[in-house]
Amino acid sequence: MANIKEVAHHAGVSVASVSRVMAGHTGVSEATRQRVLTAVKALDYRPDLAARRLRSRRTDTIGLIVSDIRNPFFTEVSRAVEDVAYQQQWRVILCNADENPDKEAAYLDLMRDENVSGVILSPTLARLAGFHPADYPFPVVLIDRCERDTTADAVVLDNVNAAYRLAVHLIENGYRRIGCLYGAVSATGHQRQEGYAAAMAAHGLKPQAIAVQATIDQARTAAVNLLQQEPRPEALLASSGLILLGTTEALRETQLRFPEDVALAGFDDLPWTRLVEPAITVIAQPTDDLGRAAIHLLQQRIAQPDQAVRRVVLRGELQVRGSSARRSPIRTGHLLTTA
Amino acid sequence: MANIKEVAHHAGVSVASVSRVMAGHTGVSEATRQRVLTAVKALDYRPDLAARRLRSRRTDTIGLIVSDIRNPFFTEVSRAVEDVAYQQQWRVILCNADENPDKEAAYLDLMRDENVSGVILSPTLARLAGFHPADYPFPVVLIDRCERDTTADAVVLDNVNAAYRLAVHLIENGYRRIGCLYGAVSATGHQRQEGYAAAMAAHGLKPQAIAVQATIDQARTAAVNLLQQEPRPEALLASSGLILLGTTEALRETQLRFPEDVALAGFDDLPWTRLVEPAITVIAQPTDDLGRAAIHLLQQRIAQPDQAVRRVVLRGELQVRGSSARRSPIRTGHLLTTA
DNA sequence: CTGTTAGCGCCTTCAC
DNA sequence: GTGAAGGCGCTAACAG
Repeated sequence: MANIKEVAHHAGVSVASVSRVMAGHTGVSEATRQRVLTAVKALDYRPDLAARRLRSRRTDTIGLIVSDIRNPFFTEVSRAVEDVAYQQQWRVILCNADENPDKEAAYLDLMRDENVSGVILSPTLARLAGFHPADYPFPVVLIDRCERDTTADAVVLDNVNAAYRLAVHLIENGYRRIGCLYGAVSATGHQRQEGYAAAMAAHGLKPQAIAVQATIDQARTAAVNLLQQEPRPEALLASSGLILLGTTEALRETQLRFPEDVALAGFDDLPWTRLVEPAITVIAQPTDDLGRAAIHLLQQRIAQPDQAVRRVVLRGELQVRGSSARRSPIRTGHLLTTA
Repeated sequence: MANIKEVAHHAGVSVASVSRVMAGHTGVSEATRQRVLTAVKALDYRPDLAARRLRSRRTDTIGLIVSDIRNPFFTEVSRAVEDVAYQQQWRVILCNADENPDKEAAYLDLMRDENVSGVILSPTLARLAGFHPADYPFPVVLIDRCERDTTADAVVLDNVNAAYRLAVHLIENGYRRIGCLYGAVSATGHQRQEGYAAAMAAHGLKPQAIAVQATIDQARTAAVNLLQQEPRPEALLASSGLILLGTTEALRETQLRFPEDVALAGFDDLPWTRLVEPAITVIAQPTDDLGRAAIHLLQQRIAQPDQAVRRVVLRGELQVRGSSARRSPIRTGHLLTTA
């Protein structure tokens, strides 16, 4: 591979001119520009990124650390981030913490080694043990999961409110004993449980919330347990797509039908929720907007490190479907009326 | 951040010694080693990767270009690749071609700029227009999709055979008019269609294969069309998880039940295939093994660039479920017998 | 507008 | 076993 020196030689100019042309700087005569471009083409020259990064001390690379890449929610977000980044000539290093705080910490270290310009992170834990964004030499934007008092830019769903609306929807459709399965460790899980509990309290109902690990299998096991209790819950609310999937598996396993035996509602509008019969009532999350907002926030923070901390809160959309149909379907015409 | 010079100064040794210790070279006295390590810890020194890469001309980075990150199949594979890579201190740059050949080409270029050690690629097209692995300065391992005559290392499913077995299963369960929806552009789609056609031919049946774009929406539309033809197919075979999902949506849309009205079978053993009722018969793909095999192949190729081209063929596993139950359920006891 | 030059931080001969 | 020095390819002053 040709280097900048050879290109300069070939074009009959100095390396500085080549560098300037490659960087798109102004203040280069059109004549030189053309000679350089011709030489670049002739030699198939591509600037060496390692050298450029060493010299400029910039990587134009961001780290994206998601807590679980197999969770379709994060897949969608990753895609959005990646899409925007590459369009702007940025690189993305994707890391999957697998809901493991140690892995997460290791990746944050790695990001420091890589000298990334910034990191988008969905923390595995609610309270990040010893993690302070300020400890790292790069800005961090949190996504999806974030305590209210975090001092970092963040893009999150209105978790409490969304869960509140979802619970109220079930209550208004005639359900009273509503159980909630929520992610035990993430801030998101806690906030959604909170919204659920608030809705129950507001209607004088006793909440029954079970903390589970956010995996399909753990959720299924917990749901089966819950469903075998007496009296059985009349409805279940799941705080994430994976938990909802596990809960639905539990209903199959226990041969219970929804909504006749137990109503069902949850988070994440994934394709499969419309495939089961009846389809499942969910809060749809704007994954695309979330990803876009995160990278924009990060880029602005990189450009202006000292601007005020910002927090973007996106609204989840309630999608009412058959799994939460009125308990006593007196007026079916109202089945699709949102609460 | 401290650099190697400061560490050397702090430890009272030369930069060469620090470099040697950091690289784990032998031929350094224990005394020097300890002094260096102490200084490293004291200054929280971390070698600058850009400098190291510039100097050593190695990046210890691989590119992973998947054709569609939203396809759970690729998500799983990515996770496996990433897992193995990071354990061995390699970096992974994940790129999502979004089934767009232009994006794929752009990413391959990018990989060259990044000077990656190698690339794992699932090509978007069956016949890579103008793509020759030899054109790139790094080795390429193909995954999932690959023509038989490709001159690159590859890890693929036994697509023809798997589709053959799936079709035979349907035939043996009494279905005759079996339609096939297969991915139009990928080698995988073609190969699976081929296996299906062979099975049909072997049983004296007329194949009816429809090429579709490998997205949920396109598959649904095509399936609805197919289902409205007269006579209606008795069974449908979908060549990928996304196509299977779209096909299932089509059955919902047209109010047809499976297997009573139309039997159903496809590829990819995703959680949702067990949630719908009845569950769907599929070929399960060993995604984890596929990812692991790919990165191992790549690492061996990097270590020995001139070894013979290798091709790992993995076997898909037929999971028989209710969606393809015998047409005339005479002996229900045989429902779970694989063909 | 253009060229010369001094490093960015590290690895790696080559002497000692 | 250790240190001195050159250079990987590029950018950014600075001088002209």
